[in-house]
Amino acid sequence: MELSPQIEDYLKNIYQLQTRYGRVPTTALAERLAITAASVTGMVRKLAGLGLVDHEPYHGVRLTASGESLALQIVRAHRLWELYLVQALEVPWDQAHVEAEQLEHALSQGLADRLAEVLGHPTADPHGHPIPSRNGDVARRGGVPLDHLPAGEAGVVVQIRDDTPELLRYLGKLGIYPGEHVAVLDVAPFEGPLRVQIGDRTEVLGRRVAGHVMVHSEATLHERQRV
Amino acid sequence: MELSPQIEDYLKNIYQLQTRYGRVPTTALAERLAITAASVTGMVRKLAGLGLVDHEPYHGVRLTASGESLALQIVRAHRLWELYLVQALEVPWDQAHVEAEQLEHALSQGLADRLAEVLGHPTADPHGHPIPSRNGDVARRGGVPLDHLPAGEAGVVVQIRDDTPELLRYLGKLGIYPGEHVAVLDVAPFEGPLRVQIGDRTEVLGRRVAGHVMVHSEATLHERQRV
DNA sequence: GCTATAATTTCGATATGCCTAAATTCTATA
DNA sequence: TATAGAATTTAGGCATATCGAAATTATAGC
Ligand SMILES: [Mn+2]
Ligand SMILES: [Mn+2]
Ligand SMILES: [Mn+2]
Ligand SMILES: [Mn+2]
Repeated sequence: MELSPQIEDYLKNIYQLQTRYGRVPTTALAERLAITAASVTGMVRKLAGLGLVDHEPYHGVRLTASGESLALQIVRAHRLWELYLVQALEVPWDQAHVEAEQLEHALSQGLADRLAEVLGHPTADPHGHPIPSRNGDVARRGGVPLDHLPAGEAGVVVQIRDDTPELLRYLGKLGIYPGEHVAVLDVAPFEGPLRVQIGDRTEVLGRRVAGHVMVHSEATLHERQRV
Repeated sequence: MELSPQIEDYLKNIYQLQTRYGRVPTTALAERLAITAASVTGMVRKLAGLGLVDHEPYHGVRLTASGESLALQIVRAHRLWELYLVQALEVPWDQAHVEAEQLEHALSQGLADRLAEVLGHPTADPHGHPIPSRNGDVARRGGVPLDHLPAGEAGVVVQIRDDTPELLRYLGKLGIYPGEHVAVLDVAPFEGPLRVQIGDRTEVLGRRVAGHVMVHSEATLHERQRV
């Protein structure tokens, strides 16, 4: 099935919204794609006709099995490109996303497999997001926002939202990457900034910034017990 | 100026036809793009409106200065991708063209420069076609079809048409690449096949095949004097 | 020069994707 | 449970890029 770049973007974004929120409302999709809700309704009806989504009028969409499997191929293409750009072409990690946004629509199956091969069949992109396998398996990488960690708790960065280049550049300067250890030393009162230990340095992070950094808390089990 | 992939393809193909034949007739373009002449007329009028081509109704088009400079960027993107795919990703040289046909529309200026850089600012793609520089300089590489060489004459392969994968695969097996030395041992009568020396081997090439291989004859000067 | 044929353009349609404005449906709160 | 406001869809349009069929223009051979 040969899909237009537009349809590919719809599928990819429905996928990303539904894994977080279940059924995807028209307006959520519209906002994400920066088009009007009316346009989304039209396209979504078409996608339903193609059997790629299940559209319950007035109650949002969700991908069908075949829609999801196509969506995963786009996500795979996007993240393979991001990693390839960063690793092989030394593109700064904050620029990878925009470039991949175009390249994802120009990657054949064969070339995707080739990229995966030279990258050693990676499972995560430069921002820590999981790369689906060729047959559509995705690792759930989870994590909680860094600003949800109480003072005194430590963790490992697992993923970082990649849609704000300036923020990524800033985090890069601070040495905050997926895989790095961080510890929250203390949190200023009234939703204030966090003092964070990164390697041997101490940095102060604003709430906004910390919210973009997802970590695996080393105390996750204790947390769960308390709840 | 942000151009649609379609417009990019028009510009690229006008460029390639006009360097060989001057003003490009509507039908020539139509055949090359595999669309109808009526469609070409419409698009060409639009391109003229954008100041990218000069359209003399009933007498074909040619690129304006700005149209040509844009066309050269697409050609550059295409050929950089081809070379990169073959050299860095070890894609077979007969598959590079189709992949590049898509990727050429998804290459930012910055990434093009990066590709050029890691490739060492190359001047030719895997098939021997010149890669325009960032500011649009192109080397003329010329050459004559191998089947135009008289028996006894030798030459160096300069370029090979890249639009027929099977033919490229065949030539690859014979060891015929840009840069290789070939010598025409003899030519069978009545437009017959050529016996050709390649390295230490002798091969028999049909006319069709030989016509796709452009060579720099080592006797070009003598040829010119005779004419 | 005239005319048949080929090349090219014009005309009327179609498909895709998008928009604005108006109508409909849903839902939360009173 | 009625209803105001929000979410969503419907209706009518527009731009792009394509097509087939008909009309026009160019040109080569007489
Ligand atoms: Mn991304
Ligand atoms: Mn990413
Ligand atoms: Mn090519
Ligand atoms: Mn080539």
